[in-house]
Amino acid sequence: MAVATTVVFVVDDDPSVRKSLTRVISAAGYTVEAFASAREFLERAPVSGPCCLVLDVRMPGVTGMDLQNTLAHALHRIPIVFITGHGDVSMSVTAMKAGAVDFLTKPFASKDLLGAIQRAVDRDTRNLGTEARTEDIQARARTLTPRERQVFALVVTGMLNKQIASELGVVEKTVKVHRARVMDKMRAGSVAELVRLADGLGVIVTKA
Amino acid sequence: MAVATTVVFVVDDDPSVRKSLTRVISAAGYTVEAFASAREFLERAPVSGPCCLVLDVRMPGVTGMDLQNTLAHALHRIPIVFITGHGDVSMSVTAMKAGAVDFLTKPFASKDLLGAIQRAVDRDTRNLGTEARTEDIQARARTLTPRERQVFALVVTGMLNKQIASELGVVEKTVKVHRARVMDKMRAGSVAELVRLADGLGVIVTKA
DNA sequence: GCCCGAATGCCCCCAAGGTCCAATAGCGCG
DNA sequence: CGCGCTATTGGACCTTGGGGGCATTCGGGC
Repeated sequence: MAVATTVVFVVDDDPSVRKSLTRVISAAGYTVEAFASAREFLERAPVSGPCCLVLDVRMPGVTGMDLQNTLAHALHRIPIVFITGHGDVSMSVTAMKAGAVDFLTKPFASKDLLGAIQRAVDRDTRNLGTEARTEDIQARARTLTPRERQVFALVVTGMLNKQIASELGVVEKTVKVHRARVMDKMRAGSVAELVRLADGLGVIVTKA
Repeated sequence: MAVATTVVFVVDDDPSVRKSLTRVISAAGYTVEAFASAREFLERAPVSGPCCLVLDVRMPGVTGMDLQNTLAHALHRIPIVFITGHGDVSMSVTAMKAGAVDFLTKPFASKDLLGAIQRAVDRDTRNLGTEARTEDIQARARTLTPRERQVFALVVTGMLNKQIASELGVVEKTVKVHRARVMDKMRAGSVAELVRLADGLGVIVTKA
């Protein structure tokens, strides 16, 4: 199931737990990187591929919940699977509301953990996909000149060239020139595609 | 804060709890309807406006979790705020994964409950909005003839009339006719709007 | 002074949309 | 069975809109 480049991070202060988690998760085909504290995890260089985080709630110093907050604040949206020995309800609810994928209390079955990890990885894969697409679109948009950007915005509104022209106080021909550049730079073959790019969808329908 | 037409449903088998919840929630400006069982709640006619459900987890017969499943299965996506006396972690996690807005354990502060209700109602309001828009678009789409639907699908792809024509095995003129009818029936003033309708967005940009 | 973004004019082509008209096929109703 | 309605198709013709090419001008910035 798991892809070779998929990394599962494990953060737990108990060495024996780290060891057993590493064994189970590795056996499922994931690459595992284990850390004894949130600090060690944060000092690690970021990964490129899909990944997820298996995190112990209760740890000395920075707790798992603290780490979740830190990551959320830093806009790192790595999916988190919490594990804990003595979880209480309000803690689990807070974690889930903050976007955790799952919250397991020990003892838990390996298959529950692996199921949660699979869901977390799937989520991250999807996120990476949409992120990459959005980033690509934004990159193209950045190559637009200010004027082209204005024309772009008005074109995806459905306005006619002449309307855009009067809106910008220029002649229709000028709009056409900018418009052509926009279509070129955004690599859109039609207004339909341009609209989808503008809406950040990137749903490029493959046509026969 | 709360709008007059906003209804908060309460389902709890304990009469005294129903009474006290009703009092607190009413005081916050919501209309409250309380039920002693899931069955009674389900027998009630559906509401039109924004609403949410405050639900006791543990009840004789159909439990709160059962009701959540039933509603999810029936595609009723009314936001749920769970309350419980003796909640356990796995129960709360299951409820949250299934989309619950919050999961409160007694005793809880009124402001926590009201905060959760507010978030639930906000969510429902948003859902209703997008639902109404989607429903509106679908209603228009239903008035399209089979052929018009085909042309519609190809137009939002960005294809030219002649390409659509050869795709459908007809002449360009025919496509133009269908296309004009599609624009008319879907009430789209431009291809850009049509694409947005097709993508189910309904983000009709108001232009100056 | 050179390069670039912006603006513009002219010419031409093709695409989109509308008008008027007409034909064919299927379906329900009296 | 014929009538009417709708869906689908098609032709001729005309107007408007989108887009490419080519040339020119102007103002900044390096």
